[in-house]
Amino acid sequence: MPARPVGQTCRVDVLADLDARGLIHQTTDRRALAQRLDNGPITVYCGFDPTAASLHVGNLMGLLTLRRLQIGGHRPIALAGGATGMIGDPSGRSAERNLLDDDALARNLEGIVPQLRQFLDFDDGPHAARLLDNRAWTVGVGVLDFLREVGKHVTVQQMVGKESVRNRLDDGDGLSYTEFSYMLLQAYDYLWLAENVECELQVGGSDQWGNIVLGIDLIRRRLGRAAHALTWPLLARSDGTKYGKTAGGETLWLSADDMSPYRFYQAWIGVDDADVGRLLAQLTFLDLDEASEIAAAHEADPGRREGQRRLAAEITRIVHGDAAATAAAGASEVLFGGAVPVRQASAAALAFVAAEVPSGQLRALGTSVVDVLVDADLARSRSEARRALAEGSVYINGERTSDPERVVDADDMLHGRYVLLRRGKKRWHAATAP
RNA sequence: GGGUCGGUGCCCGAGCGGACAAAGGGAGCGGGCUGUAAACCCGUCGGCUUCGCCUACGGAGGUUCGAAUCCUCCCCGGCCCA
Repeated sequence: MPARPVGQTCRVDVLADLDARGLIHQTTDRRALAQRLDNGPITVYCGFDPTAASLHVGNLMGLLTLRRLQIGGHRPIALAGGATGMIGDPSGRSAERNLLDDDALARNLEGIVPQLRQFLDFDDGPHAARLLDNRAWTVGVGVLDFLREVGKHVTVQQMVGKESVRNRLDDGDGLSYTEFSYMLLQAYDYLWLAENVECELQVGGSDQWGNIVLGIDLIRRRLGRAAHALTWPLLARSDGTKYGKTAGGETLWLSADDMSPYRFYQAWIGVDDADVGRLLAQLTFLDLDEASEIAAAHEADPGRREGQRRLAAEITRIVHGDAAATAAAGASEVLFGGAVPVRQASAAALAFVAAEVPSGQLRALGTSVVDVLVDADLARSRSEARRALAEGSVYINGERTSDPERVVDADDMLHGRYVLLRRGKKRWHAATAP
């Protein structure tokens, strides 16, 4: 759900905007690129390999960048890597990937394609986005033709020089010939797109630079044309660790099936103060002025967490839509706002919360807390549940409970229907009456 | 292929016949402080029918009242030689 009305475009200096948002890591000749962008609509692509059944925040950067370019009057192509996904990109990886089998690949593609559609405007018009799958122009190509038409134009020198390959070789992990060839396929994609749909710009994360540039070289040799590259810095925390994961190392999936909007929202609520300003600029469609205003206000009084709230609201809205974002924020308010004790929450508020938070059905009234905690996935074993109780980290309907003999029964069911369990500061579970 | 050193709980790493579910650190999980933060302090960190029992120290056997610790064979990794 694009934050801006679909179809709307405006002529702004996209490049300057991207730069100001901290979204440019490297570009090919900046002046030439700026000039080309200024000259009129350009076709730009970004690739997404179906490595999983859902995209994650790492991919969001690409989608948002394409969208920003589209808003800026250009034509985006979201490229699903039906072919490249069969090979596996060694970039940024220390170990060889496992090949995906056909079924997994098909499933992943099925999951990803609708997500790719969601962020761009595909309606007719001069700036309409396109969704392509590189399998379309790759399956039919024979090895011999490929070697003659692509391989011949790339030297091993060039390939071995790439950082992604270097890293693998130096680490001693090595890499297979298959993964080594990945960059050729990506270069071929760019060539194909340049030749057949006049694509002139490829964007990607900074780890894609080498692959993109190889494509540019190939295009120059085969077509005698110039092509451009633009990369953004990989999403990282202020402490340098990779983003795209929660503090616990959980991947931030874009699909609601893999990560509920509530959890997604919560992940952004937990962002470091130091990262708020940058993320507002990089991951939302807020005007830069507004983003920096929010960031400044946040810095003045970080305790209010206004920055995190706004960031979470915006990103959740972009990914899951208005309704889901509002619901996630609302549920968070009930659980963490502290305005109303859980026990006194209205039936409506509880129903609302229960819909957002992980939930399940109580196996029976009179079940011991220990079992309830395990069933609710708030403890991995009964031992852990007992420990949690002893540590004083378990709350039933907001009241700390430490008695392992305690049972959950009818008296605990708020409005006759729910019991709200909490483990630690922020793990909640709503259990419904059996 | 020969030699040698080693494989310990989520990770690193002590232990080298009983006092060992196994030191110490890290991660994780909690509690306190706080802002659903950072830092810091504290606790916890195999499982269970939890004052006790079961399963665990690469695998399989064996010695012993008793083994992570000793022996045999096997598997895997580092280094050296070929």
